[in-house]
This record gives sequence, structure tokens and C-alpha cells, in this order.
Amino acid sequence: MSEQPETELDLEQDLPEQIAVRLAKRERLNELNDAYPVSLPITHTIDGVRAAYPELEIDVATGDKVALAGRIVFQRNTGKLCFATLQAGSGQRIQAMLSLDKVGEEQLEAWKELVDLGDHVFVAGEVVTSKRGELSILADEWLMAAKTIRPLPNMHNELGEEYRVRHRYVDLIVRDRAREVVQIRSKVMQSLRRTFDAQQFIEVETPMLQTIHGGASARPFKTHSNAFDTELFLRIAPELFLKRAVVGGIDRVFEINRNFRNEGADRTHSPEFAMLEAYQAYGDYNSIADLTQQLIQNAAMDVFGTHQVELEGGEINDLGGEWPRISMYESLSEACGQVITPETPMAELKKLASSVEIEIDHPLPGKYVEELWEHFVKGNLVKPTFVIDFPVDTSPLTRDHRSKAGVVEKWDLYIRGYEQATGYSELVDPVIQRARFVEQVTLAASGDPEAMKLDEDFLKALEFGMPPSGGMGMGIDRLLMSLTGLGIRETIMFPLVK
RNA sequence: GGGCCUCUAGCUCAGUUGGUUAGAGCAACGGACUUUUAAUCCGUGGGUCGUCGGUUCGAUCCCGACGGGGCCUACCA
Repeated sequence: MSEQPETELDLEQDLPEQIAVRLAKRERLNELNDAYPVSLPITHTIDGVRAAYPELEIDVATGDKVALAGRIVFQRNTGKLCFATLQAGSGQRIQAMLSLDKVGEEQLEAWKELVDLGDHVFVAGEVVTSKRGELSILADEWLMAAKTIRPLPNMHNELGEEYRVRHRYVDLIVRDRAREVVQIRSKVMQSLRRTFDAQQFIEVETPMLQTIHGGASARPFKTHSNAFDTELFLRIAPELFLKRAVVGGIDRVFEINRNFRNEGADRTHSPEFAMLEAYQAYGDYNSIADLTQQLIQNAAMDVFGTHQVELEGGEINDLGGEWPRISMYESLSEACGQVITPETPMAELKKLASSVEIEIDHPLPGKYVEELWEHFVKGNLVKPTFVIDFPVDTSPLTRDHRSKAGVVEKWDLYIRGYEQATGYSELVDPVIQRARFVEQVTLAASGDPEAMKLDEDFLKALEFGMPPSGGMGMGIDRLLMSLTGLGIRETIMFPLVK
């Protein structure tokens, strides 16, 4: 649905009928009183009143007076008695009743004339139940709290996907699940921070604007600083700064913040996305895997009270128990029926790749191994699984394996076939790190736009000595997807739209 | 990047094998109604059929370009 240029509300011509009508009502309200009063004598909340009268009989008058406000989501007017359903931000609702004998003819007529679906209104009156047993406020008076100029969408059909994303504020008003997802996200964040706090991790914030982008392989967004007259990049990862923090003695450190990657957007990728990274001095990829499992299991338990999380559509995502750790090379060998090791020659990998129609052209064998692994193994991983010990040449920030040649101490965590997190025994030897960067720069020179750049200051930091460490990174949006079964654009309140 | 599909009222959707005046439900407007729950009943208005161009006596419909969206594919720690 293509958007017309936004309607100019002060151009009185060419307005959709309903907007023109509501603007006229706004004028009228301002003449009578105020369409947007600065404050109202509210004494109660909708949630509070609902909680205070959980089970009243039919047609009860309590004698209790309350004054509250809410957004009108349904309206039923009869001649001398009007009903409206008021909704709070929580989604809780309560009925307001306006009768001729309580509010008088003038106020009743004004209500019928000036109040529309979507308006915020204030009502003060007695808590009662109607003859059908609905908990209600029988109003003695009402006031407009905020006049709505645009009509709410029809609440009896699902909103279109595009409308929901482009008008999330409306989606949040009319769809309970939209509000729920926002709350789940907030609770997950709280839970993650609690788990970190319980283990003495410190939360920090590192630069989003960087002069050299590093810590991952991805194309960056570029911008320009006028003050420094220099090219800047939005960060693709916080890794190199968090490691500087570890060098400085922040031994247990984490950051939850946005990353930006200038690449494709689909059901599992967003150009800006929330990232969690954590580093633990004197830990390694095993201890950081333990931590990652705890973070996710605690979040499921804190938010849903179970490790068996029910997803959109009813599927159960079982996050319980100890998560298996399988070797990349061994699981690939098993799945493809041919022994693949770090020594397997390039020609053989290429042959296997083309036999399953993987068409890539890359100078390094590790890339082929990862592609083959994704083809043969990834799709079958439903339960949470750590895939461990990756090829060395695709993991420039990771330490060589302590006992296996040709692989590094790195894992990826897969949940329901999605890559959920990654963890390393961090490479802390500044000499080897420099050599790895130089290889990456060579790759970049040969045209790989995702290869990393040489960050001299980061290398200098390593030269001051970084303790042996484990580190991990996890996409928060993806975690929400795993916990809800929703697409990434439903887990982000305001995803980027063109 | 490649392929396929899609865009009709404020919202959700029908429809026109190219032909007078493009429909429904909710929403809106006028009226009736003091116990409604998507209230009901009577009546009314509301559309550049995404945009621009082409074919045609005639285009919302066919064709092309552009724009928005979706799906698949490719790319993607």
C-alpha cells in the first residue's frame, strides 16, 4: 500500500472525511473546555479497579467513587445510556457508563457528539456492575483527556503486516500480543542483567562511532564527522573495545547495545540489531559456554517460568538440560559420510562442495568446511547445541585449540537451526593476532569486502597483556525469536522500514 | 543481485474475461433507543482502484517503467 504524502492537518481541503470531522470536534472541545488538558484529577487506574473488584455480582452498586482515564476501544450508545470500553496501556479494560440521570442532558449530548473511538477520556463516578455483570464506572462526570484525530483501525480484523510495522503505535493499541512482546523483551533484558550481576560482571558502553570497524566480518555503515573531518563507521561489533577493557582489568565485562551491519535484511537479519557481548578473564570457551546456557535458561525461567517455552503456533522449544557440544569436523564427517579434517586438501573440499551444488570461490579451505557443515548438519539441529572447534582461517580473533591442530577454540550455539550465539577462547597473543590481521588485510586487498582491517591501537592494547579469557556474543533479537517463535521484525518494536 | 507474486474507502477485503453509476463488514454522518458487550434498527456520505506512460473508441483491469510490500533464491560471526 503506497503512502500518500502525509496529510497536512492544517490544510482543511482534501482531508479524509473522518479526520475533518474529528478536527471539528477538537475545535468544539476547545471551545467548551480543553481537548488536551494538562492534568486530570485521576485517583485510580483501570488495572487497580479491576484488581480491587475481582468478582462482583450482577447489578451491584458499591458506593465507591473512583476517577480514572483510558482510551475508548469500543462504544455503544443508546438514547439515554451510553457505554464505552476504556483500555489502559496495560491492555486492561473497564466499562464506562454515562446515563442521563447521572450526568445530565448537556454532558450526555456532548459525549455522544464529541467522543470517538480512540479518544482518551476521563470519567469519575461509582464502581458498579451492569445488568449483564460487567464491571463499570457509572459516571457522574466526564472530560476529554486527549482527542484522537485519526480513526483507529477496525478491531475485528487482523491488521496487515505492513501496517503493523509502519504504525507500531497503532499495533500496540489494538493487538495484545504486540504489547506482550514488548514486555517479554524488557523482562528478558532484566533477566540477562541479573544473571551477569550475580556473577560479578560489569556492564559498560563502548563506542558506536568508530574510526576503524572491527571485531566481526561484515560491511559497515559509513558516516562522516564534521568536527574531526574524518570518515567514521557505525560499529559492527563491540569486541575490540571490550577486550581493551579486559586488558585494563575489567575482568568480567559485558555490553548490551546496538550493532549495525550494512547487509541484507530478512526474517532473521536486521540492519541494526541488539547485541550482547561478554568477556571473562581466566575463563575459556567452555566456561563462557556454561555462562551462555545459564543466561538463556535463566531468561526462559524468569520470563515464562519454564525451560519448555511455547512458541507462536504452539510448538514447544525445549531449552532444558545440559546442551550437547559437538565437533564441527566430526559432525560434518558423520553427516557427509567422508572423513573431513583440517588436513583435508582444498581440492577434495571443492569436489565435495560442487557435488552438493555449493558454488563458492574462496581462497581458504575453512570457508568450504563451514559451508559444507551448514549444508549437511545445520538444518538437523533443533535442540540447543554448541558446535565446537572451527577452522582457524575463518576465525581471526580466536585462539588455536590447546590440543587439536588446525582448529580454534570457538563454538557457535544453534537453537532451532538458527545461529544464536558464538563464543571463543580469546586470542590474546599480540604477535599471532597481528599476523592474523595481516592475513585479513591481504584478503581485503584481494577483494573480500568483509575482511577485517588492521587496528593498531587494539594490537597495542594486547601488547600490554590481556589475560587468558573466554568471550561470547549473542544477538538479543534472535534470543527473543527463540523464546517467542516470532520473526525479527516482530521482536523489534520499531524496525527499519523504507 | 536474480526470479515470482502483490498494491482497490480510515481498517480488513471482494470485484471488474476492457464498457453506463467500483462493492461488503467495521469506522464515519443524520435519526430512534436507559443495560450494551463487534449493541440493534432506519437512512446517508466516503475512492486519482500505488505513480507515470503506452495500446484502445473506451483502461482500475492489458503492456512497460518507476515506487512500496511479500515470498523464494543469493549474500550474511
